[in-house]
Amino acid sequence: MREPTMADIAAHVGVSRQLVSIVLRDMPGASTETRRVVREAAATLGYRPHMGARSMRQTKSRHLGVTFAPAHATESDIVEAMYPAAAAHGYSIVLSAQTQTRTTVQAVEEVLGYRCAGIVVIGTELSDPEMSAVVARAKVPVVAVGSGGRNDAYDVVRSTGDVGIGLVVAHLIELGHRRVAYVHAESMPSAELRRQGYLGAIGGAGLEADVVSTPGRDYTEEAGAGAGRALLDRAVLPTAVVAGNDQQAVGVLQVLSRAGVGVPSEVSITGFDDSRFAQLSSIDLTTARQDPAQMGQAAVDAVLRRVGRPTVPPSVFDVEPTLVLRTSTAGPRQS
Amino acid sequence: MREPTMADIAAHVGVSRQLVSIVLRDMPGASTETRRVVREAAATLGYRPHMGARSMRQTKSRHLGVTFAPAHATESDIVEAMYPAAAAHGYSIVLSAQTQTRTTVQAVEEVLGYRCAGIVVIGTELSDPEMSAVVARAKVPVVAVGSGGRNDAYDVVRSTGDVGIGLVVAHLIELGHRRVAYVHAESMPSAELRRQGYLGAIGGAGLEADVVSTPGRDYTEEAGAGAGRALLDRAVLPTAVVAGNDQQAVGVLQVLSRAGVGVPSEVSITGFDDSRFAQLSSIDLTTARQDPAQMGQAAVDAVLRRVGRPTVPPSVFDVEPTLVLRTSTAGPRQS
DNA sequence: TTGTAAGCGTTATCAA
DNA sequence: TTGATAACGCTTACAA
Repeated sequence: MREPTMADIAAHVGVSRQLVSIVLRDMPGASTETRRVVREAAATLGYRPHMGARSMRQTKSRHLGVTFAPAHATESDIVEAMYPAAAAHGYSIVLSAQTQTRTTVQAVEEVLGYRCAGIVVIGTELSDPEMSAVVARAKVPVVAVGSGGRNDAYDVVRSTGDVGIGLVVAHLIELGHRRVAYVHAESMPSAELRRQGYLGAIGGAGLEADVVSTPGRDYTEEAGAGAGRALLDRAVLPTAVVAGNDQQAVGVLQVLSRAGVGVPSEVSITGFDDSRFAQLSSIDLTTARQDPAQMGQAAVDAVLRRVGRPTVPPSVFDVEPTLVLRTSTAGPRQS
Repeated sequence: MREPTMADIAAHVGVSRQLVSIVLRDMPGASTETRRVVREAAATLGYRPHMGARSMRQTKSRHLGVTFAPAHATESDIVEAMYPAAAAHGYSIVLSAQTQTRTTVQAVEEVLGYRCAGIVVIGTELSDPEMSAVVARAKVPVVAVGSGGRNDAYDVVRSTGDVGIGLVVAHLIELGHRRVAYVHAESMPSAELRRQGYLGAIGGAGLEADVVSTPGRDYTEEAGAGAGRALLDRAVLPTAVVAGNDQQAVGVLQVLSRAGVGVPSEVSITGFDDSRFAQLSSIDLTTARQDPAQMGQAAVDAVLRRVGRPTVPPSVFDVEPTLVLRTSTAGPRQS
């Protein structure tokens, strides 16, 4: 029992294959009656277009390749937002996961195998030169979502991490904090911009910077917990801790809470992302919100802007985070 | 600047296209020297196989279609586990997301368009007749992961929700609880089995069942919060609440905590899944753990067992949850 | 409005 | 070990 083809429909109806193709793609060149009959036959035979054959013959692809890490909830949210955004322009999406055993490069190579018109790489761990190397092989426009700076190889859609962290730090300073530490995830490309936002805001207020690095780890609770333990080893705690993302913040929060340090009574803690963790009322984290829907839409817009236009240079699209005030921050302890 | 094809490599090296194909697929029939030269040319030209052309010509597909909901973290974890499992058998994975604007049926149709050898549908909202209808159109083996019962249309890989909830209820009864409520998500197919596990365990202990339904909602914190409010409206609270999953449990937990009800001092709460929420030390939920890696592996095994063997009947593969004891449960309040 | 012919990049079959 | 030829299902250009 073979899958039915256009030829089967044509034979069934008594017209040529090409006419079936015209009808099924809604192209001009077939009578209303023919359309009706062909469509009916397609339905009764259970016809389904063969993507392989289609992509082979079509001059311009109508597919967008998207790579993402399923383990990262934020990236899944961005993916979800991209579906309607792409569909609005008549594009469909080919997904490829980057996992513990699959690098960004492998994921990109896979979608390239489907001859996508453009590629969106979400939250990669790749450095700029590595990304540029990937792009050179791609021959189609590439958009990096999450991190990166202006360059002439690929578009970047990012939230302005510096602005977001700046908002958070300004909020803490306004509350009266003077000793504000920052938890820095060295291995994450997007962390650098956030760190700069911290340094700028702290320096602008004439305060002393205090960066706690978590080398070799990344945006995880474990990294935050490590930073929390490092802070507890000190003679005196800062009055506020700015984490690079929500998960780190949760890790810091848990370590400090378990050690009997009151949050926010003794130490205020902030995150970045406004992930599901931050929204839990038992955590209720003050944070800088990134809107995944906005990022997804921006990514689709960015890649389609350059599809089929090799002369258009890549650009940077900034999405501004917004400050979300919750109960993990308060004025500094009186001591 | 066209993408290079096998013909380009053949011309570059001075051999036939077919030989290039043989070399690139590691098939017998080419000399060592030819292989070396062809591979080298492929690398320098930046050759990448054309999936469309390949899938059109190949008699047997080497692709597995997988549909999942990115919004559901557990499903993403299962997807992640499937990559290495599939790769071990030489299969690669074609992903398709079910989102708020994209049904399971659409997602399945899409992967079918890529002529996959088999399909894995993770955590669908489809009923059994709906799934059977999908399978009838598919013509390749289909595996449903998460819910479903024995049937002759598709395989089912599920965690034994009844066993898992049974473990949880038995634990509560052993702690001394006598009034144990259950939060039931009517709209989720997998919830029914869990409910039966509750009813069985409660009935077996000679206790009275107390099912709180959350009609029209599903496995969300909001559903749990609604159930929590319903409980608070009562004259007397149960001493333990068994939620259908972790997210519901978190919702119940938050509503009760905010109302000043101590957990676990006054009410014990349990979940199902052992998701990231359950593992947060501020939530620290007693729950029944489903191992996503095990589910993913089982799904791949199940679908490959029937690929190319139309006579093998579908089956049910049970993955047993395990009880994870944390601090959201304790003996009942003395009153 | 409809049909004809060609070809996309690959694999499969068979002959050299 | 290698090469010629056909075919997969579809789209495109053009002729009827």
